[in-house]
Amino acid sequence: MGTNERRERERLAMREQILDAARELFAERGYEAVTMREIGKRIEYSATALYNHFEDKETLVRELCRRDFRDFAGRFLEAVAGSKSPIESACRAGFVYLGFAEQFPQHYRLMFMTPLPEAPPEAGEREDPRVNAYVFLHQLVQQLMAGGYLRPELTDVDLVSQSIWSILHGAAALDLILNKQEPWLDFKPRRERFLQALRCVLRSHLRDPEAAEKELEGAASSGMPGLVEAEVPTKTKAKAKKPTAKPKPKG
Amino acid sequence: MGTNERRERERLAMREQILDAARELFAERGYEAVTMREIGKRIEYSATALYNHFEDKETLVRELCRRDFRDFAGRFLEAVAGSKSPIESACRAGFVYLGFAEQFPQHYRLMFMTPLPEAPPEAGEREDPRVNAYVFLHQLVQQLMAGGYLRPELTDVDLVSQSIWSILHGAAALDLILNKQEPWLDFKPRRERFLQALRCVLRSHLRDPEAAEKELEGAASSGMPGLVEAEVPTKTKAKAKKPTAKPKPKG
DNA sequence: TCCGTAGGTTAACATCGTTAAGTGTTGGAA
DNA sequence: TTCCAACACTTAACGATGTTAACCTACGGA
Repeated sequence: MGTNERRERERLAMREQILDAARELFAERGYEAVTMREIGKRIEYSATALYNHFEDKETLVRELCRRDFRDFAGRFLEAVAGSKSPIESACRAGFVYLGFAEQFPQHYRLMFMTPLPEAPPEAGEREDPRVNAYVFLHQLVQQLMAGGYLRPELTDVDLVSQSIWSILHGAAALDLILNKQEPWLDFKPRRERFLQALRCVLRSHLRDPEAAEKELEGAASSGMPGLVEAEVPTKTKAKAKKPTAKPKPKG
Repeated sequence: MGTNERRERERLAMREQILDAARELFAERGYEAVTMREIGKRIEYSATALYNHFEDKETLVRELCRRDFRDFAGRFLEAVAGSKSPIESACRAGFVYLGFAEQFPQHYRLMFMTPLPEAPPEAGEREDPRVNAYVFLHQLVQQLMAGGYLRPELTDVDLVSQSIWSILHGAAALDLILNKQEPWLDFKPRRERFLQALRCVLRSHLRDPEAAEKELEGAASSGMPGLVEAEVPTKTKAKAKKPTAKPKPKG
């Protein structure tokens, strides 16, 4: 009979519940501040029940990051679908990157600013742009280079990719470093700084930055696409509100 | 008699000892991983003795950051002394920033990547470039703007300062995010990426980037000034090796 | 009918930051 | 000289943390 299958399904569902609860809590207060007991309480289990599904707290957050990296990568492909030039793709991708950091700052912090061991994508997935956002960026840079859009002395695809990434990350991270208004510093509005960061990317890498910047300004004035959704990113959207009934939680 | 003065001196020395021990330990393993008991043990005191000198762990690390921010700011003024143009100053300052991040990565992490509450400089010091590195940067940007070196549409000193800072921070931080060699990613050597980041700063902000880049390449090929010292930054250099004899540690 | 296993529980451990209470030294007043 | 209050430290202890051990219990298969 299908009992084994059902059990496996329940096990998977439990994993999802744990991950979703952890994601919400981490997004609220950050990795260190959230306790295993809290995660358990949120889904009405004891803290130790989590250890049936994850080796320890670090493994749990690693798995969480792995999934959110996938989700992150997926956003880019979605965003550039139907764009008319690599330049337009680049602008859209930039908005997606910074928009993600703006919408989910704690997640961005968890994924890109926490000293955790990186959760590198698994073997088969390493070269799939739907899974690894760096691969997406790498391919985009390749397109730009092949199309002759880049400055002629820029010949190293990885160096350019990493240069672009670091500019975007800098803009995103500065926001999290200086989140609260410091009185001694006239901290410019986020959108203004983000736009400036994108201008820097274009200006410092493109052969003809002026044209691209026009495109950027146009996209920006129409509201910065890529900044749409409002809740914590989650892969398991279906059973959102009511957690699935647990199998006899208390004997 | 001078007993009060002596006591005050001893108290100050104890504070320095604690801060130095904490700095070394934080630099080795990061803020969260270091315990108060370890800091105490390192200077042969009990953990609770630290609470006579600092309210709690967070206050301790805040004071540490406050001092290291001062030290950090001081490096810039030192580096640009005697430079012949604002452009040269900018290049040197860029090397100092990235050099600091390269030499003291854990300190950079502590100062710029840890969610701690910022330790903003004290009232009287906020506008002194010897104390606040942002003020130094701000003044440098002002010089560049006044000298007509910046692109004409760049009129907001703070926006430009923050744009430059975020590019440098991005380069420095990417290094700490991806410290270990990821097999799925051809991570370019640090120097190469740092140089590229500085090129981006120049290209995207200067009216005549070509000339400045020549200056940059020259400075870079002569070994990137600003990357000289080798140990953890510390303000109390005198009594380095032997800790001052403690007043009767055990009765 | 019985048993092993899967998946949960509570109790307990070591360690963390931190507080309370106790101890010994010391400079100055009586 | 004697006493006391302040100081700088100690040990003991508290509550909270991540994690492990021991136990429980439902249930599918022999």
